[in-house]
Amino acid sequence: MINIKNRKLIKAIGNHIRSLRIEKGLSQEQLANEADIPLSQIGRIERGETNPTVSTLFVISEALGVELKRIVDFKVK
Amino acid sequence: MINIKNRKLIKAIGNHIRSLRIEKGLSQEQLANEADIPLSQIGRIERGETNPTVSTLFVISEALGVELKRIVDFKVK
DNA sequence: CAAAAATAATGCATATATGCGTCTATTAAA
DNA sequence: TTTAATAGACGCATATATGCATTATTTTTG
Repeated sequence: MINIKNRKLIKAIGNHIRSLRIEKGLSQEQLANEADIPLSQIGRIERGETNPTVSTLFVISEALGVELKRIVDFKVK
Repeated sequence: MINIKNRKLIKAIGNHIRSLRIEKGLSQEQLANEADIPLSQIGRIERGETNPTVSTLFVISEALGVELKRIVDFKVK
């Protein structure tokens, strides 16, 4: 979480999740309900403020209807 | 971490990381050094005892020379 | 077999992800 | 502008991932 590379990583994941959510036409609240995690957690993840655990990413991926690997499918520079 | 599905997820990730590590001919200690994380953490992850953060998976993926998405590329039943 | 290497297991401290609630800010709709 | 919906931003408590050290166990190797 402290180094630049990982910050970029979690920022990228957050942005990616946000895109996917909007693409699916879901509000943060709807996604939070579907994934059964707090709304505030969705927000923190999308903003790249937290370094999510794989199980959190997994329930989000399920709620978004995409495979987990899609959530982390991008290049980190 | 508490429910069955997520236990299966982290078990699967652990097994997958172990396979990739052995495939690359690395010991846990070598992987730990490459990824710059404690040996004990590698062990816990491979055994599925901990729900790793995405940044931890990322440094492991780098150390293994595979893309992050490959680490989570499997079906969870 | 014995010795060495690798892995597992454990204890403990610390950092932080999560969960929950509340409030504010922003945006969109009317 | 007012209202409603959405997102952002907090504070705080708790659970747990991580980091580090050490010992035990298992596996490999000679």
